[in-house]
Amino acid sequence: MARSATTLRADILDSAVRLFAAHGFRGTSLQEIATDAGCSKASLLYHFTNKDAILTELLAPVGAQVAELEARLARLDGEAAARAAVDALVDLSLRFRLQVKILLLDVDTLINRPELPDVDGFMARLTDALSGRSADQPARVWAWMAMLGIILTSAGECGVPEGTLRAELTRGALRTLGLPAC
Amino acid sequence: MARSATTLRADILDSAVRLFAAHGFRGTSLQEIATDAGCSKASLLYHFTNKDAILTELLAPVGAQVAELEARLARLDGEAAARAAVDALVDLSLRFRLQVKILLLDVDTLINRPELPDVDGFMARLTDALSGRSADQPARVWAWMAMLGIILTSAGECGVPEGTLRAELTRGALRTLGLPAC
DNA sequence: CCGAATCCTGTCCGATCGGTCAGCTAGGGT
DNA sequence: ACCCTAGCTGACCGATCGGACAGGATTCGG
Repeated sequence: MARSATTLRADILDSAVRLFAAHGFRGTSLQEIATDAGCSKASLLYHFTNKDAILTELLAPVGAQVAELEARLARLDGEAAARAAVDALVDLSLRFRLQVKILLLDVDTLINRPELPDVDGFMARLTDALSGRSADQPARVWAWMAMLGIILTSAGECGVPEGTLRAELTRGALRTLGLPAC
Repeated sequence: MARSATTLRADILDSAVRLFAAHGFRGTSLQEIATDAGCSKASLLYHFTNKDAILTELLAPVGAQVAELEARLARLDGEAAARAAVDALVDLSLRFRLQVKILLLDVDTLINRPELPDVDGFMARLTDALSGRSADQPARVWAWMAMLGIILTSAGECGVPEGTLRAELTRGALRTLGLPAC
């Protein structure tokens, strides 16, 4: 056995999310993913039944994560909720990095499972900015604004109720960014 | 002759920008573009030497437009510049709609001309929000925030000097959005 | 009425796409 | 010693990819 079994699966998922981010779903071939992960295309298709299965596995955890975040926020209020929301958002975006892009998928596209609208290159660049790889401070602020806007907009589209999450995140984000509340 | 010649070219470009927006560059086939434009793939390749040529033609006008906007802003100052910047930005985004996405391309990607990072689906949804198709007012505000962030960030990456454009647009945008300056 | 130029298409090409399958290799249990 | 199973791969499949090319159809200047 070449690798510790579970490792290759993880490597494939890692390569896939990075390549999907760079070229989009339809724009990334199984061969590219396999090469990047250091295995053959056939080996990749041994671990995943088909290309869609890779995407499905990448999408799975994020929806639950957002719902959990929303539930936690519902039990807080005011200043504490705002700070908690921002902290949770930071945690969420760092933990899932590019996977957060899933939130941008149209719901019916997800259901009907055809090709995906591609927002991945954009998300990759946002992630770069957010992780501090770009030292440009104004760029980071703008990136944060965009990131928050994306998450809030998409949360609604994914069926997450708009009430608490959006209101608290808006206030909390503005404060974090050093902007006065409005 | 089936069509008035220049019309088919325009139709092809129109189909291409819409399909690139939906599926990305690599994710859109010449056949799909041709079918959408109502002609054969061979006819498409008569009007454009290859797939890259379509993209190149779509990219051409936007860079110049941004430069012109920057030059106009350089001759203004203070309040007038801020308002003019926002107006120009609105004009720019509406006139070029999805084509604005070009600004998001990495410069070296443009030069080396391989596959493109895909931001198009995201831009399409932003455009929807900005054009008022989504009646959700908070969503529109967030969309604007993201849009401004994108344009400002990408202008820098495309070689547009950061000075005037970013500073003025930031102030003007905040005012337009009803947020206090900071 | 006649070339000549323009517009358009059917057909073919090599490469690559997503996916299948038989079979190889390496450990672990008995 | 044995075989069984999990992990992995090369070879192959039909479909589709971007692109080339010869030639049919239409329009226009002479």
